[in-house]
Amino acid sequence: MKNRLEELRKSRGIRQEELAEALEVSRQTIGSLENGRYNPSILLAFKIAKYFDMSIEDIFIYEEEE
Amino acid sequence: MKNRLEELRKSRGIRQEELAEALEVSRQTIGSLENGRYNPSILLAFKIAKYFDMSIEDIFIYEEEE
DNA sequence: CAGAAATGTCAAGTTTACTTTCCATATTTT
DNA sequence: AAAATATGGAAAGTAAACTTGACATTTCTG
Repeated sequence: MKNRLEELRKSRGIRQEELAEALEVSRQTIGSLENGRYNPSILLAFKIAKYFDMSIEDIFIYEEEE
Repeated sequence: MKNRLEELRKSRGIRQEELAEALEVSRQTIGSLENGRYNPSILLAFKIAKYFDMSIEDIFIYEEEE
């Protein structure tokens, strides 16, 4: 699964740490998601979508065979 | 988080086991999701949405404070 | 009603998401 | 260039998602 987190975060001009605080997760979690080390839980995906006022599907790109 | 899995599955007239096979998870996983014992991973949520041809947001209902 | 099929649910084990801590590298600011 | 800020990423631990296996209960069917 790919995602547009880094792009969206930068377009808002905020740091990883600020986004982390807003979402109530650690800065490392944001970094790990941006760099594809793992996928978010569905709850975190919902929080992220809400934060950016977008749908989960618009932020996270599902790719078959995972 | 609530979900409409049981309702959607029954509307298609299929058993938990059949849905489990289609999604490549165990029958217990389907049962656990239907009965709210835990939430799906985001990958499973995407698979479920694709299976029912709906959006994740239409199947899983996010509720704050989780 | 009897047997079969479907579902509920627990226990124990594995995997993955996430945390905290720590340090290295890059980028910005003075 | 030096100091401060931002990001990358590893290691070790915890929590939650998922597995297999087993058995009990409910629902369907003959």
